[in-house]
Amino acid sequence: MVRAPCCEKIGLKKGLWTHEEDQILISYIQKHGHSNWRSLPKQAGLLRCGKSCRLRWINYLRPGIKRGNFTNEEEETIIKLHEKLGNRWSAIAANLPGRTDNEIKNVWYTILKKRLLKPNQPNSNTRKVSKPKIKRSDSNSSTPTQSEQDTGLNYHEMKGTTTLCTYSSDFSSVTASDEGKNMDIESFEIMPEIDESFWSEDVINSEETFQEKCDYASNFDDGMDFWYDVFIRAGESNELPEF
DNA sequence: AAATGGCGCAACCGCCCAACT
DNA sequence: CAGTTGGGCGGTTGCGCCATT
Repeated sequence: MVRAPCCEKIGLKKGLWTHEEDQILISYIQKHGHSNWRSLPKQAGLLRCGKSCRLRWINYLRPGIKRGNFTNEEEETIIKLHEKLGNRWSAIAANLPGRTDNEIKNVWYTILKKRLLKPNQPNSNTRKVSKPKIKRSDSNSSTPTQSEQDTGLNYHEMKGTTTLCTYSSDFSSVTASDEGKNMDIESFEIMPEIDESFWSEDVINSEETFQEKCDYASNFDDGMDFWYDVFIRAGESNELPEF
């Protein structure tokens, strides 16, 4: 059985999203929600694959998305969760409010993995300060950090509309499916409907539970031993690079 | 000042799984 | 119950920016 392609590819636009496309997608989801990603682009008048729309929304346009550099705490959290969860980025993202799996994945592959391979590097901000990139082909920045501000897009206005139910669905789908696979991760429960207040609560709770779960990490100094151990655990100690 | 190589990040691809028919 | 569809996830790629030479 050959699976049909997720969308009709002929004539669909690929590549970076323009500011206009972002606006179309945002306004459509504001009005109609995203009950069906596949039909959404057609109904919204976008020449995009439904998956592409979903990705754009989830990773960049959705309310509550945090942009900018990861804090040291966030990076530590990623490392620790990666120890437990492996490459299950969505599950990791569920413990980092406002961060997306894609972003976390990028950070892991670029910054943290590098750091783990060079454990004697200072912990903080080995990464160069990321300036908000001015977008490539078109002057319309497609990154929310810029475009939102440029357009005066106010996510608080979107909050509370019936269409914006994505927090709970996005995260609960992850956590629900993870249940049973990782019984030791008690904070990964199916979340009820989540509103804006979720984030502050979740930060608090996740920090608390996370501290409990990861006590052992605090036993390490910031030096070689900790990173060595992290790397060993993350790599299941099968393959070791030369230090 | 120009060339170029590396890096970071946005987006695509393909697979898996749950829901639906 | 089997087939189909759509959503979600992880892996990978492509491209622009930036630092270095």
